[in-house]
Amino acid sequence: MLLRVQPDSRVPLGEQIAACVRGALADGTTLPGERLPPAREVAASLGVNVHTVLRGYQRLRDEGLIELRRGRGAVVRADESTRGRARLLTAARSLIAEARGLGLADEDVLSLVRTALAAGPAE
Amino acid sequence: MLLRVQPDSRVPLGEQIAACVRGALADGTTLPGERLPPAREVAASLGVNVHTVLRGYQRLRDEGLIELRRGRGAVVRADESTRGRARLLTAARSLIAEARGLGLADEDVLSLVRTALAAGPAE
DNA sequence: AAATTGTTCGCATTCACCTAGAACAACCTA
DNA sequence: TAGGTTGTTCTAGGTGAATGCGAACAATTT
Repeated sequence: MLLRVQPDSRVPLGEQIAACVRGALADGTTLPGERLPPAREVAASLGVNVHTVLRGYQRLRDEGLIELRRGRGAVVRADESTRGRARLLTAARSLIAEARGLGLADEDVLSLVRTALAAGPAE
Repeated sequence: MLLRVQPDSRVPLGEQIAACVRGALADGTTLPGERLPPAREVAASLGVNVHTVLRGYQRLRDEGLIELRRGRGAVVRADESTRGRARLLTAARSLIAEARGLGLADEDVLSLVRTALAAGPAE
């Protein structure tokens, strides 16, 4: 399980950690039943506070993706993986179809996405 | 032009206002050449500070959707592609939000779009 | 000229996020 | 049972973005 973090990002660190796990879940890197590394370990590895990691874990628990239990750690629960990625790809194809319908070239689509990316998180 | 805002949302007020305009532009409620209500007026109407409204307007200007000029106000760009561009920006932001929720970095989003572009026509 | 409207200052306040340390409770293993 | 592991809870403080507030300013319209 590869956990990366960008301290200068506008996205909260806890959310970034949660997003990493979601991603690993989405692409099959992490499977149901698998155990996430202990929060203290992740914290030391990322140079981040334990509470921050746990906040990310608790967020995943609230989303129903993992279970948290004292002494046992964080265990992946549901199988949300392929569905999320499928949603994402569908959204991407829809975006592209709409762009082509407006006569935009591929480069135009990419630069549009770049613009929206630079604008920051919408929610 | 209907502008609504949810003060308790985590989404910044300025961004909420910008999103309202994008939506109105996307669904044809607001047309190119049309003038947005003055910032002071919107501020009073929503119970929000003028600067907050202007921050939303300036964001739209940065996205190329409107023009801002002193004394004249905020005008939707007469460019024919403005409306489509608003739709695309909305779709792109939705895609990006979903991608971030799955833990994808900016570069990942771009390469995803590149992949989908290379995949050819959607239908 | 006067009113309108966006622009740019500076400053204060609020709040989410992060860090830090400590004690505690549930769980596992030897 | 004893001890280590791991999440939970508590208090406390620091930082930065978002927002509010007031004022002066510049371009445009009427």
